[in-house]
Order: sequence, then C-alpha cells, then structure tokens
Amino acid sequence: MKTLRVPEATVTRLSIYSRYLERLDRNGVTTVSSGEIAEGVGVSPAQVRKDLAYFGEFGTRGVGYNVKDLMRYTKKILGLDHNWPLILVGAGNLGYALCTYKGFNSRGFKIVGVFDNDLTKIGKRINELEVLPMEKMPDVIKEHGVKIGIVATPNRAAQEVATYMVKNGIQAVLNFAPLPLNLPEHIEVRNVDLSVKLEILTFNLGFKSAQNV
Amino acid sequence: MKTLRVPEATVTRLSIYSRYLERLDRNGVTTVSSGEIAEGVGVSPAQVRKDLAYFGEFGTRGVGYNVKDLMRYTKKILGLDHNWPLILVGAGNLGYALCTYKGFNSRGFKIVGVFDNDLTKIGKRINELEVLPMEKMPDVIKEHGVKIGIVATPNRAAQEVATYMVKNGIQAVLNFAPLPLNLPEHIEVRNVDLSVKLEILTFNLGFKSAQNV
DNA sequence: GACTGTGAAGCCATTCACAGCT
DNA sequence: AGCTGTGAATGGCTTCACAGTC
Repeated sequence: MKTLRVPEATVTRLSIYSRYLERLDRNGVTTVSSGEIAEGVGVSPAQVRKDLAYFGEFGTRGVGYNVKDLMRYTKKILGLDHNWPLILVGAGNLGYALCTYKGFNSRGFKIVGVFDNDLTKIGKRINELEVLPMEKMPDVIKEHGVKIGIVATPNRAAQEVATYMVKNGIQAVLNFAPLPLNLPEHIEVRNVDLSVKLEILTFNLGFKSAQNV
Repeated sequence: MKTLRVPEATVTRLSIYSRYLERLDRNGVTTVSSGEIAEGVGVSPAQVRKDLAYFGEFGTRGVGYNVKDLMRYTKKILGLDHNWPLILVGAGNLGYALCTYKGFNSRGFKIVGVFDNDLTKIGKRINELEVLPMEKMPDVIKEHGVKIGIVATPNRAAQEVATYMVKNGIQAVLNFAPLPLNLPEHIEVRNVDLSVKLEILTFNLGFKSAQNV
C-alpha cells in the first residue's frame, strides 16, 4: 500500500461515500459501480476511483465493488472500525443539539461527557448525561480515553476551553466557534462554521441577480 | 472590476476575513495589513491579497487596508449589505439551536418562519416564532420575500422538504441532512455535514498513530 | 461488454517575487 | 521603507483515456 499524502478533499469524499454505501447496504444492494456511487453523491466516476485508489484496490474489473466490503474498508480507513468517545463543552442549544444528534451515534461517535461553567446548566441532564463542571473533565478524559473534544461554547470562551482540553490530553478538536483556535501544531483542529455556507449562498444569489441586469 | 469566476475557496475565506475585520473594528483597530489578516485567520498574506484582488483594489500601498472600509466592502461583496430572511424546516433540537444561533443574526440573517409536520411540535414557540405546519410556508415565503431555506429535518424527510421549498420559490438551500439533495440546476445548494469533519479527525488520528509504529 | 485502476494531461488554486505606490 | 497588486511559476487536484481484468 502506497501511502502518499492523501488530499483532505479525498478524505471528505470518502466519508460521504462511506455513508452512501451504508445506505445502499441497508437497502439490500450488494454490488455498485464507481459510476453509481458518483451519481449518488454528486461527483465524477473517475474521482471515486481515484479516491479509492489512494488506499488500495477494492473493486473487480468488469463488475464493480462489493457494497458490504467497500463499506467496511471505507469505515476502517476513516478509523471507524471502533467507537470514539467524545467530550463536548458548552451545554447551550447547539451543544444540546449535538448531544442528541443521531448522525454521530450511527457512525460510532459517543459523547461521554458534557461540560459547562454556567452554574445554571451544571447538573442538568441531556439524555443520560449530566452536565458537569469543567473541573471534572480530566477524570472523564482519562476514564474513557477520550481523544476528541467538541467546542460548542460562545466565542469568548472557545480559546480558553480548547486550551484546557489540550492541557488535559485531548488530541483533536472540532470547533463550532467561528474564530480560529490557537493550539499546538500537533493538535488536529477542524472548524464547522455555520454561517460561512450561508454567506456562500448569499454571494452566489447576489452574483446571479447581477448577471440578470 | 474584472469579474472572472471566483473560486469558492476564495468566497469562503472572504467570509472569514469579513468576520475577522468586524472583530478588529470592534476592538478599535483602524488599519490592517494583509500579513496581519493572514496571521489572524491562518492563511498566507499573498492569499489574502489575491482573494481581495478578485473584487477590486481596497488597500493603500505602503500602508495596508482601512479596517472599517474593508469590512464594509467584504460584507457588500458577500451580499450582506442588507438583511436576509430565512425559513427553516425541522423543529427538532438542531432546528432549535439554529433558530437561536447568535452568529446568524449578527451577520444579517433572520429566521422568519419555522416549519414542521410533527403535530406535537406545531404551535410550540422558539423565541418569538411559532412553529407552523408546512402548508403555511408559501405565505411566509411570499410575505417576507424569502430566498433561502434551511433543511434541518431527519434524513428521510429532507428531499421532500427541499423539493417543496423550491416549488414555493426558494432559490438557495442550506442542507444539514447528510445526503445529497436532488434539486434543479439553478438552485444553489450547500451542505453542512456535522460528522464529516469528525471523520477527518479520526482519519488523521489513525494516520498519526500508524506512523508511530 | 463492462468496469476498474492508473499514467498523462489539463486545469485550477496557491505561492513567489517584484514592480508600483505612498 | 513598507505594503499592495499582479504576472509568472509552482504545486496539487481532477479529468481523460485507455490498458488490464473479469
């Protein structure tokens, strides 16, 4: 297996293929071609094959891919062959929504600790979890071997929270605060910015109406 | 002003620059260089200048950019020189979080209608809004001139909801369901996939630990 | 005949490096 | 001297096109 640097765009698409394959599998489909995957997720067939080729040869020429196998391979590649415990900081509405989001569970993510520094929120329950004060974070991280933390706090708290997470052993951060986090090189950080995509839409709408003049 | 095709990556960064400039402005900063913006948002200075160059010449050589002016320009370019009414379908936890998300308001987005087909949710209040049945959507769209719709429903409902939105005049869709929507060419669609970025993190964590062997 | 896997080509985005202003 | 604006160079991702396999 050649392990060149894999483009992040490829990993993103792999995640999408993987979920599409799960859907096919649930629907009882056993074999699929790169063209069908492409059609299903909105990319080109060559793109699908090229993406998969970074990781090996999974198909059969003249036939296509075995859905169940390819689903397992893609999950394995993404590191989803086991469960991932997560912690989340920020028990506001967004934090609550993320805790109850089914899409995480179905991919093997499980939030095992929710934290806040707001006394009115500490002690509340979200599903079977109790919102804990920040001081309890180190224990929860150790107990479950948590590597990934989610930041769902107001902007002003985000940096401090992320720093605290890292100090206690968190290795990767998913940040919902729309500002860049300043963390050590070796920490993996990805941002989910809820309004950027809206602004792409408004940009494109504006551009279109300009063309109609 | 040359209006070549603008890369989507440039629009994404423009949105980020724009918010960073708002922050600088609030902090009383009046002038900023491409290097400082770059530092603040985590890209290269040349990238910042190149991105801005798609839209005009906003700086002064030897000096930099006027923060307030550049902030206004970027907002204008993104179409944020006026407010945008939005509708949202899906009054679950995610929908609730989005309705109460401050980051939208501060950029001129305002949710003016929330819809659901679940009778237990219809009539509930989210802030000053009442959750309405789907049939009310056409009126709300017309009344407020809504162009953008947010899909925050369970997966199984997403396609139908999006189609219904478009049939009633919606021109752009922000989709939180992790599946591709099938809509007419001329409709702008962007997806926010909450678990893809988590899977990029798990991929990278797995890759790192593999290197330690 | 159908479909994968892949080198080569094409294309697009980013970075470089410097001319042009202030 | 300092910083922008930009053509040229680079680098990287995507598409093409076809050999290889079933």
